Amino acid sequence: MSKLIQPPKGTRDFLPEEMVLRRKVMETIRGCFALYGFIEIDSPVFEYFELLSRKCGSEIEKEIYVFEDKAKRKLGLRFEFTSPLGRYYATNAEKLTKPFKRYIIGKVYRYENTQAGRYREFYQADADIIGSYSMNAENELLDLAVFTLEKLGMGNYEIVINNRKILDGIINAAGIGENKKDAALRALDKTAKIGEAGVIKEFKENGIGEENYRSFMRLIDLDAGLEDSKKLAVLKERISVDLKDESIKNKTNEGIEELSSIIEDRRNAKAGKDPGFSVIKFDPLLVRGLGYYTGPIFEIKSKDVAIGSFAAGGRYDNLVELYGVRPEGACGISFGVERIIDIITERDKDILKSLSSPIKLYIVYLSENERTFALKTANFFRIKGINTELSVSEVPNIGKEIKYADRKGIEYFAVIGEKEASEQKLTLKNLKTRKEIFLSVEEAAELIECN
RNA sequence: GUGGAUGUAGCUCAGCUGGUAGAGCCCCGGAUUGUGACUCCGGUGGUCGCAGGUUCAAAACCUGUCAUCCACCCCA
Repeated sequence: MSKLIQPPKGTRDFLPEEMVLRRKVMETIRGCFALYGFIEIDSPVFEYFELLSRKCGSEIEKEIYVFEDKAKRKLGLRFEFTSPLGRYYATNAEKLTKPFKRYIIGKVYRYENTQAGRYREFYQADADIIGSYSMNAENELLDLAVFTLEKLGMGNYEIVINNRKILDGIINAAGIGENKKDAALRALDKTAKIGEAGVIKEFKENGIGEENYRSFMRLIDLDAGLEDSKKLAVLKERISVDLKDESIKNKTNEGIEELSSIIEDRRNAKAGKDPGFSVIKFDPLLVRGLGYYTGPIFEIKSKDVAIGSFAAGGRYDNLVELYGVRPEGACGISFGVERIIDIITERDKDILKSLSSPIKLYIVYLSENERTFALKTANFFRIKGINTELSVSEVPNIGKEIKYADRKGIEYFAVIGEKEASEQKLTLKNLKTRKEIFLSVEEAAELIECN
């Protein structure tokens, strides 16, 4: 394909049949957000670069699309919704009712190399709560996630949780200094990928000793057979022995309490047939973006399709004060719409074909003599709320029109010829069953509506 | 930003040690002027990703570049 007619790297065109699924997924998410009492907002696709880059690491900063406007303002495309949310909240705090529960679905941009499930322009759907320090907020988000994923038919997935406070405590107990913390966490996060030797190597490259790694691992070496709540209890005991600094110890215990409370809540939710409990898992090696998280963090991954996590989030209690307003507890969850769509498509390769067209009826009339009746008929269906396409062919050819309608996935096909017009009726054909009947316009509407 | 693989028709792909491009599917027209399939007949469609270079001659060889995929990095 020539360069000019190819969409820019990492961006894509969507065909009409793909849009049906995309719309369905986004509407499902939107509906679930609303069911949980979140309200929709919108904010600009671009913000001042300085605002976007404020709390993200240098790695992320490289991924921001930057540009200058004609007045030389330095702007950037949003790469996620959290810092724009902080800005939005600070700007409008006086007008918002708190706790502020909002959602936003929109495109975000990241300048990074493309891969399967990784694009430069993609949709994210975020739900956040600002104004609560309680774990009830986390629980609401996780409940929302479980509910939404069921609705979407995501198959098997796993919610992995951890807590930044716990990580900080263990890092400290393992003798890793504050200045080496980020490097250590980044390496530890990769354990599953690069293995023990790999992590130790990375530790050394960053001037952290193997013994630090060993003591970190000793602290989180928990019997895999234990329930998460028991694991946390064991961890708490070890921390109380190994941590000398009282304030860090308290912080860490706080983190442990928080996770225990979340797990407990999920267990209780299970009574209401919530599958979330069985899929939630404490993982002391989960790290996530080092930017602004301050408490519980979580990540949701498919167990059916290897594509990285498709949703993630956590608590970021010190976000809004960055923008000069009174501190508020806050946490949020973000769904990767494209990844969700990729997983759905991967699990059911025929899904695009099985989704029906938003257009329900196709009308063809055979000559100008029938045009008036055809127009009236189309209008009748449209008033009834039935999406109707009226043929615009110059020379009507039923065979061709049927093929056209069928290819577009339209289920009903109405023919208006001399006979139909004179009797003010329709020949209505169901393109799936291939059966056709002669009936009145009202009867046809009823038939289509109850289908 | 780093490393690897790939790039030929709308799609899936063939194309030998260099000799100037093919198949299947799709699409269009007809057999069939009020009915989708099948069949048959006919037809459209390619600056071989792009730009240079080597050569009498390049889809093929060399260099660069762009894109896709994979692995890093990082992440939805």
